Amino acid sequence: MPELPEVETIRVGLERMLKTRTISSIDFNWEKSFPNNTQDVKNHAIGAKVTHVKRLGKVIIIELSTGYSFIIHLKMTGQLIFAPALNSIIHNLPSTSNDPADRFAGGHPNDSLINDLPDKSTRVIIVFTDGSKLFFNDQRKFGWVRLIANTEIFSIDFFKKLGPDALGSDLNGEILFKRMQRRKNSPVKAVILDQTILAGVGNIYTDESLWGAKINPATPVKLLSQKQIDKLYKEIVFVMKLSIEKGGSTDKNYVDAEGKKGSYLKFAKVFRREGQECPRCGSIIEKTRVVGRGTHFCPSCQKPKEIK
DNA sequence: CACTTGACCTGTCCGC
DNA sequence: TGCGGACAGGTCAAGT
Repeated sequence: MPELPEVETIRVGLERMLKTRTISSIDFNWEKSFPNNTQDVKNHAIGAKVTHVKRLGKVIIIELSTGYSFIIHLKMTGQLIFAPALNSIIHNLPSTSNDPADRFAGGHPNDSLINDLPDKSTRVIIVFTDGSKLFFNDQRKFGWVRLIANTEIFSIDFFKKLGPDALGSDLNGEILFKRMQRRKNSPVKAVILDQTILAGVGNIYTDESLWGAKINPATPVKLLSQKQIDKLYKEIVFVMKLSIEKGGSTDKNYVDAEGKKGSYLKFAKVFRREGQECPRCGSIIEKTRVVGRGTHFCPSCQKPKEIK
């Protein structure tokens, strides 16, 4: 569920909350959620300061002063929630410092959520020296956190094969068209979801951008022109930026680093709107399955293209 | 290599 | 009310 806009929203929050904090300990209770051993943690994370928080596609990268980084993939249900030190909540005092956590003085916007942490879906807890904590929650255990040397990040298969970021300045319609030709027989939806072609777009924004470009999700790539891909690329950028503005999409699980939900789905044109009218032409939006995914489209303005 | 399917998981919802 | 099954969808491994 977290796609590029959700991950970017989390990244911005973490950058503000974590920068310059120092790690004092790490707890985890599910091996696959954090495969590193205690020696790695002791040598490369404990005592380290957070220097930057970056993003590549759907992955969060928390860089440390030791030259190592936490690489975090939220997959379907992962959450990264920052909980300020207890005393910044209890002391109901006006803020005098520059610590962003102090804006929670007098009550965090989502106290109830934060106060309930850790809960049964908490997999990893990163504790900072001031008592604040970062919780990695993941109901379905698909996501993971790994501690890895910056010099080795691109030796991981996932990053080696990752395509250009959907919002990266190194991408344009022409490059996207060329990359997509590698899978010319596949439905366009499958190819947009393929992170090795283009990084960051998931199910929600694929449906939304295909609607914007008036392309049927099942259309084989080989039937699409450069002009259509130019339009599709523009739509991808448009829906991603709009969603970042709205704080992302909250279906069930997603919250940002401060526990807040996103509102993009209120603005969605087709996603989860089967049975409703298409905002462009008034036809009834349908839901089908394409490459095993729930797929929403307007049968009238996204007509299937005939193979001639 | 291109492409498809099943596995990884848990919570929720639907029909009986 | 309980119970089985389908579904949610990001990625990898294994299949054709």
